[in-house]
Amino acid sequence: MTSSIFSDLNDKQREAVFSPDGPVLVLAGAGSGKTRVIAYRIGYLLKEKNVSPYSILAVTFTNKASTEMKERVLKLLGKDRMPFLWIGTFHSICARILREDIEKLNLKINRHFTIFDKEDSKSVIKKILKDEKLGENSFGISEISDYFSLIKRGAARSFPSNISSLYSLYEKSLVEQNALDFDDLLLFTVKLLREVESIRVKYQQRFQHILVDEYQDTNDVQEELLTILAEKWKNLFLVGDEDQSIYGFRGSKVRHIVEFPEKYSNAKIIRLEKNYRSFDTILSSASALVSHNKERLGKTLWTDKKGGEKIKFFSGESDRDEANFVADEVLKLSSTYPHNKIAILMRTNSQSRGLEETFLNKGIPYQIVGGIKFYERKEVKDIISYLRLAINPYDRISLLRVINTPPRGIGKTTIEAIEKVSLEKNITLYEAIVAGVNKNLFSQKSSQSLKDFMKLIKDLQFEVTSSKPSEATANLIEKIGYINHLESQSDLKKESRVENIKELVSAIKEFEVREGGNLEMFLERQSLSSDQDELDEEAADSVKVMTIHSAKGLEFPVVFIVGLEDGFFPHEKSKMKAEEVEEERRLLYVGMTRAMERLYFTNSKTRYIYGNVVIRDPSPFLSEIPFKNIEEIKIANEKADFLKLNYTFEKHESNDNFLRPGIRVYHKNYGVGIVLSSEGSGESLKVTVSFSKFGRKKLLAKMANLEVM
DNA sequence: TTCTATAGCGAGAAA
DNA sequence: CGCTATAGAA
Repeated sequence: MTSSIFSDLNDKQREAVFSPDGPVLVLAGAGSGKTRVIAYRIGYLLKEKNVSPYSILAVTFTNKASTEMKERVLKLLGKDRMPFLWIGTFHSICARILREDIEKLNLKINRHFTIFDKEDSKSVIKKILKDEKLGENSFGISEISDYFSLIKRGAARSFPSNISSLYSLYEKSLVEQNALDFDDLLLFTVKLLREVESIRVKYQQRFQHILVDEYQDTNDVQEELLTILAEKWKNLFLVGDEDQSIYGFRGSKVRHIVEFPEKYSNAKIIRLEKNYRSFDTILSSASALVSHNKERLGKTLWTDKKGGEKIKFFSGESDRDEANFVADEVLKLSSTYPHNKIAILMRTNSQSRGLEETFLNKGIPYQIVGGIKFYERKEVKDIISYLRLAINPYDRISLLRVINTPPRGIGKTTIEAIEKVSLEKNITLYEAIVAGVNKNLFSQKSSQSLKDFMKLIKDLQFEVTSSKPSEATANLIEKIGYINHLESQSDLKKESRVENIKELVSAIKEFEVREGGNLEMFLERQSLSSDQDELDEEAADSVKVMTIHSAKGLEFPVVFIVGLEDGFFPHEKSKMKAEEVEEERRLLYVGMTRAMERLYFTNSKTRYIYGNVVIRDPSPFLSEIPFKNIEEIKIANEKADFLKLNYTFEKHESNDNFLRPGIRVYHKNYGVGIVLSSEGSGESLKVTVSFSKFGRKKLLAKMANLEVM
């Protein structure tokens, strides 16, 4: 019935790929070939069902995944029919729709809108707090920003009324700046489709087939978008795995998967349970772990790859000890596994610092993936802000960022004067600058600087349309003397900052050569780029260091999961809610299932946190993994006993009675507290202290330098 | 206006 | 411990 290109699929995969029209839900376990299933489904639709590429929409989770998907389909089909196929992330698809039609919403936002990232959004909020003189607000800026995101996702239960008044100011500010934040991209697209019939009909007609990867990480707004788009044809092909849902904090809901069959009564459901990635030891350990979750549909993954090595577990005395073990093990492995086959996965970005130091010391090349992204670096963002400004002159955040960077004599006083004029006359900052200069509202010196700055931006605006973006950017950097500016700083990182600036110009150049894109397209790509887009797979032979979130969808022959401690797995901030603990468990599951051949677990008994040594207990999740699958690694005369460590935890009466319960003590960072209990003795004496300002802490007496008061 | 020193605060994950 | 906001000097 079908051509041979589909012959390398298993029965279940074929069933999915060849499904008749209508809603299809593919419950695809880790490593079960789901990306391939989507690619082949597209191939099948195009080749066997003669569906036009113009009628297909495929949604992936990252840009990297969409590039890979395009390549796979390309291999199946050849080049000529590709240009019409829409493949992208939710955000990039929405941006594309909005760039075409947002003006139909009559919101005073035009198609040249800027996409604000989290940092930009926070700058807007900071500005509002300052203008409204709400500096003493009891909420942090991040907290407010998160509230706003909740509101936009329709998920804010209740929030303080003083915040709700800020929200409308925030919204107003974005509109005035012709800017959208990440949530707006989704929200405005839904709004556009809902409210403007002609556009809704246009896309509903067009997208006869919609395919979605990583469906378990879809939030309510994305779900609604899919519902609207698929309304006419109802050909939704969704692929997901509830056990890998790890973006609850971004609003994703496992519920969407569970409720899909109720929503579409004729939905076809297919399970892909054969895992092609990992050895059985790894797979069954991961399955055992996740089986402790209540909120799941349940799957039974299996593999042909029987056996395999046990998971190696190392427990260090300190975080440095842990990092040394990882580094030494990487070196030992290097005869069998090149560095780029190895990934170090962490719960939080801050854990990378210690690893970096150790790798640097031992001369192990590494690449940090994610964390502070290339485009989020201060110096890169400075230049990006100039470029944004050239495209969208209403973008105040960018204007304020660059108006005196590098310093050109436009200080705080002048900027405040400009803002005052802008506010009073209800005009843009530019108009305010012009008006102020004309009316001699600023000092002679400031006036001249402002005139020069205005000319600089005008020239740039012209240049980005008349010459190549990379050339315009290089010219700009030259003109403002940005390299000199960086080099004149007493900054330890100045060399890498200069490098980053050069890399930015190269990135723009590459974009214009490879994709023929203009500056506006580059900026959009840039603002929607994801962690994984920075992953440099083959180029450098380097160990990849990243969070588990960033590792989603990837696989590596060797995986180290570090910091398996209570407080990281589950994270301190998730411990209180059962559903969040389940998500933490899924997170570890995702981490484990990235491993193909070898898996390492490491943790440490003590760790520096804010520069203080803190005692750490092993992750409770460790005890949910079959003991027979774990091999404990001891080094030299270490006597860390896995069983004792995880299941009993010995308690001793204290013989160091100067720190006995009830004693008042002083700690240099935590202040005054009262000793509640102690365990161990001598070198390993640990005391639990209740600090009046910081709550209960367990400290290693040797390191804590407690003073008895 | 700009530069520098330091106090004070803080890091959960990310398009 | 590391970053950043801010105060104070130049």
